[in-house]
Amino acid sequence: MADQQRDEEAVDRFVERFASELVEAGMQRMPARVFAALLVADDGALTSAEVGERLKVSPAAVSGAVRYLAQVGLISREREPGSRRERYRLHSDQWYETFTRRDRFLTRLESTLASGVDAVGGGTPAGERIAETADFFAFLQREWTKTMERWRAERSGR
Amino acid sequence: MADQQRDEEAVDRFVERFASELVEAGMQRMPARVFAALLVADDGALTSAEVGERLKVSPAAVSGAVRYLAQVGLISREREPGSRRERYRLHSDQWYETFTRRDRFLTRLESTLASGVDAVGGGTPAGERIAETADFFAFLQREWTKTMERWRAERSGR
DNA sequence: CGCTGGTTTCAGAAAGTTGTGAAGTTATAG
DNA sequence: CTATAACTTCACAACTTTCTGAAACCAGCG
Repeated sequence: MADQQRDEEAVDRFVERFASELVEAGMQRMPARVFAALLVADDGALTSAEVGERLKVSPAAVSGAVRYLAQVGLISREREPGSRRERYRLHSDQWYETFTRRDRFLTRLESTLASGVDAVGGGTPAGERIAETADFFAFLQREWTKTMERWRAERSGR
Repeated sequence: MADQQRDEEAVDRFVERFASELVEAGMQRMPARVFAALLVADDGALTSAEVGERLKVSPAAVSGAVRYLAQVGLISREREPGSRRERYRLHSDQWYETFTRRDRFLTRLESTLASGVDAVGGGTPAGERIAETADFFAFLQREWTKTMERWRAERSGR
């Protein structure tokens, strides 16, 4: 546990590796990298210039990435008082709640699957296969709420 | 519930819409479309030519897609006896179990996060933030097993 | 054994994605 | 109000991904 001094090279490696995994999970590359950069900042916030410097990218790229991140609620943007500089901050330490939130996606999936059952016919083998899939994702959505409740309980009990 | 007759146009719409949602969830487009095509086939299986015709794509594209789908265990390939034609079949009606399986991914993520804690230092704010994230994903992995058990129980009890 | 229907491989064309530089906009300081 | 620091937008270039056609391969049949 080398916690006396940050090894910035190791931090960079972590940033890139973690970003790749977010990409694999569906995030675009630049937002993922910016997000990872904020995650390793000690107070969870950086200015645009600091992000650009750490990642070696242009202001334009930072601008696009933070717009996306703010939109999905992973960061918030603050104005530094007495300056026209902005800081981008992890929206909360429970960012993973946002990240793993799949409500809207699951809802849409269910409605698509319902239309699929209609299209192939409810009584057919294909219809039943699709209906079961819909049931599964509905179940998943219900379970997710409970899982998050359990997490909060476990977490506060430490 | 129009289940007297398949409306092939509506089926096609479903196939494309469902495939798009799989893409959004991280699957490549062509495998997603092929998979969706199998899902709406009454016996859950099609020949290469049938897939190509429904999706209007070349044999080469089908070949690449089924290779991928077989590799991740979503379909199996069968040889039609007395023919050199192959059929591709949904590996099981519980395909969603494979699809939602995230074990390997979560494990890798945890190890990345552990290296991140090391890089920034365990006692620092960033270190604690990253460690909490790692805890969360570890929790998620444990919960997932239980969720799937509950699903099987609920499902068999119908 | 060679012919043929079917699948696979591969190089390249087409499409899509991403990040940059440069111009444009906005807001604060003076 | 004007000057200017900082962010944003946009057209384009670089890169990546994806699909196709053509050729190669393979297995069963005659």
